Amino acid sequence: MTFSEENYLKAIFHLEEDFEDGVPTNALAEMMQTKASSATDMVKRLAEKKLLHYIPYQGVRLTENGEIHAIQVIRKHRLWETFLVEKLSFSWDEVHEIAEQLEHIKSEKLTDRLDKFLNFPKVDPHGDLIPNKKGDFPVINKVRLSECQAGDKGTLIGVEDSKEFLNFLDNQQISLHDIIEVVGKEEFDNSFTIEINSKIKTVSSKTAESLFLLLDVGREDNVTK
Amino acid sequence: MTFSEENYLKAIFHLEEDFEDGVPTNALAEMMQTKASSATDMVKRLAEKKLLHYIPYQGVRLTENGEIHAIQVIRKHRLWETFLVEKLSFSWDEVHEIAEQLEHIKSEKLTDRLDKFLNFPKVDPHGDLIPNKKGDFPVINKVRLSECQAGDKGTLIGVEDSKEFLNFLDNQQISLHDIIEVVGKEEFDNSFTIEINSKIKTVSSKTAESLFLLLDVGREDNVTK
DNA sequence: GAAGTCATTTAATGGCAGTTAAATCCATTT
DNA sequence: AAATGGATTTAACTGCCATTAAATGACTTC
Repeated sequence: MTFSEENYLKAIFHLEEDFEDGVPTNALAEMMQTKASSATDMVKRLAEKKLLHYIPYQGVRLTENGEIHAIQVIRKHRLWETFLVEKLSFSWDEVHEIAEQLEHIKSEKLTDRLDKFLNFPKVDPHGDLIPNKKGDFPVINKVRLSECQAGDKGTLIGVEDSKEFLNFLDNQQISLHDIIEVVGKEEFDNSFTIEINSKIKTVSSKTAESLFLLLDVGREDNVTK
Repeated sequence: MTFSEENYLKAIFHLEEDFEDGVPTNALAEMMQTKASSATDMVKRLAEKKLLHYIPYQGVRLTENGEIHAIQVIRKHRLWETFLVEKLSFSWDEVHEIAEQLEHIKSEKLTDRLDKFLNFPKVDPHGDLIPNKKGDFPVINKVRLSECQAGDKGTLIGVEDSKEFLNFLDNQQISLHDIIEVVGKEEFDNSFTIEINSKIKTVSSKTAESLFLLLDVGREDNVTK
């Protein structure tokens, strides 16, 4: 499996969320930053390898096998991102590009060892779910701060990505894994008052929408497809 | 720079030790596990990119620039090997193949961060020297145990690679970074008596030739090309 | 110095992944 | 039912990296 093939599988996997009855060539080409003709070509190759179903003019759909491959690439991507942030002190906005390369390293043992080294994380630094070895995505209580009620308490597990926002968080001394308790919500402007690191802070509605919390209550350790 | 180009540069760098006045196409092809014609082709491409000097029928020689690239690939390879052994508990014989992939990841920042994370190691798990960011190889007192005298004391920094030998070391409870003091040498069969982990052991001449020590005495912290 | 041998290069070809340009399909409009 | 327009596919070509087969160069040997 080439890098390019893996990248197409990953793209199709993500696009299937939006295109439930077949991912169109054009959408695929756009996501891959290439031309529709290139996408058609690749899709034919992947179809021959039984990694996806392809009916001309009707888009593509991953096969069971294709999905397994796609999920494993996503797993590796998210584990490496976690590694880069947690162990090598990268900031959240720097890791994507590097993880795009690392996700193609072929060694199941490496992936598993990395997973263990990181203590089997369930979410990456962007708050995206990390599938386990079997390909199951964890079920966790992940919500945007903006959706919380007064009294809710949780851990900051992810943020919306943008250099400006990350900079802002840095200035505000808000970091990944900080424990946040919702003190109150201001109905007037949807701003939130939170307690974080034993300090009381107020964050705007826009900020609240960009922070992902893992809620403490009702936590389940189940996983599902 | 493609993976393949980087691999050729690395191979040429290593071969220049043996072929000081030009690396022959055939030697290069053999190291790359490919055909001479493929090597010629690649060599032409690399010559066009000014990474090496190529005179038909007279072999190749890296340019300054080519050498810099080759050394950086070697640096990454050895840092990743160190990471795999020290952090992910891989054994010495498993890491080469994975490092062959990781060495091509493009991010200077990643390499530097990894270096720091590993505490700027000077040797990899095989005892090979790790060049620094500038491309200088460290100067250290690295010797085979077989070349030591009674009274010498040092740290086990590398071993000759083979599954059998690594297995043997495991059984003998000899590990990387163990401190070894030479108690005596038996002239009869060139076996060595050593103190390791507060225990006295005798190792055969063959074993002594396969263990690399970093001697404690006369250590220099200089680096050189 | 001609012949032979080995190393090396050139030429032709194939797979992968992209491009542009032309052709084709599908759905809608008239 | 024909025409139009957008999405999609096909065709022809390029670069990278390998292959095999043929040609050529360099050196030894007689």
